[in-house]
Amino acid sequence: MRSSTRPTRRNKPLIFIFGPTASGKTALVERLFSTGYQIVNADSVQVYRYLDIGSAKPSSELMEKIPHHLVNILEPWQQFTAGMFVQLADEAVDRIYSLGDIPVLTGGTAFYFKNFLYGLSRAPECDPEIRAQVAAELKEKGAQALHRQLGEVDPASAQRINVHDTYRITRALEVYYQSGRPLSSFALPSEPRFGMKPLILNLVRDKQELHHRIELRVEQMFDQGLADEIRQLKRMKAGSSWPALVAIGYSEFFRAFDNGCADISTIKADIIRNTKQYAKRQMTFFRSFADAVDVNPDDTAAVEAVLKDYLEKF
RNA sequence: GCCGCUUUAGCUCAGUUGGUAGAGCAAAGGACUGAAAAUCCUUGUGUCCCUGGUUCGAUUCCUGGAGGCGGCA
Repeated sequence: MRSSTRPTRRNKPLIFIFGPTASGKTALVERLFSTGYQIVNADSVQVYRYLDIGSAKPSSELMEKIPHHLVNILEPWQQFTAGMFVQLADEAVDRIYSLGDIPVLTGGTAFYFKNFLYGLSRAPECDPEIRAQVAAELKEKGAQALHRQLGEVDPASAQRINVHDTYRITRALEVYYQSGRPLSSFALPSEPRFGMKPLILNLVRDKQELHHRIELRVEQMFDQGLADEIRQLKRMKAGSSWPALVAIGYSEFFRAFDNGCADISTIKADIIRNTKQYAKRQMTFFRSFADAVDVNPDDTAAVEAVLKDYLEKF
């Protein structure tokens, strides 16, 4: 069992910093941490090289000041996954402990935090060949038929997954084809791994204010040369099929290219709208983290107090 | 100035052979078993431009007016 080969983390400090896009995670990290801390990126887009401006990657100055892990580790045509995140984050956290430092997981991908804390189910990971096969089947027979098919081999999952949710139907069928077992038979862990008891900080902002910050940030991205970044990606023969480019701030451009019409003000408005919708989804997801401490990201002193209180236990 | 088309949910538009209306997008809320910045679910009371008329009843038909678009001048 993997958990037995990993040392306990019961008595080690661990910090999670979560907040929706543009809530001010990076700025808070900059104010709060220096020597003795190392950052582990928990953002599904910042792992990619070349996606700097659109993903609001931390500046190279900040990354020189505090070591950052899991940033710029993948090419934009490669697929990153929650499984890779858990594995690489585990390695990074172990390394950080071995150096006597404190790991700080920061990012906006709530799904990664969840999988890191509780662990993945033991269902097999994605096999691209089988996924392609299911995708072909989906195209041929339609979502209804595949959902019915899933109902025969895995009634529990079919009940849980909506008929139109082809993303999850595909995954569930793929697990069945690969393992011969229904996805629902792989139990979902409900306790944190390795005795982890992280301090979970949830950056909360008033919605109006967050929306305003999102608008400002998107304007800033354009000012900083988002269009140039896109141009550079195009020079690399990037297209909408590259996994990294489903990201907000990129997909809008490549979709426009696919449609043959790229009106910059429409693209900008789309990016702002999509970012707001994403922020909402992030907050909804994160509400399921029971032990999170809501903090005001502008109130550094208050956050420091919470941090100090937590660290005193070690 | 004349002729034609048009005015319905925040936006783009359906529709009602006359019985007060519905899609997409937006918005709000929610879910989330190895693609998660992804994917999916739920939620629709709006002077149906105004005015008068016909009618048991008008957003729907008719008169007049206003706005928009196009054509001819």
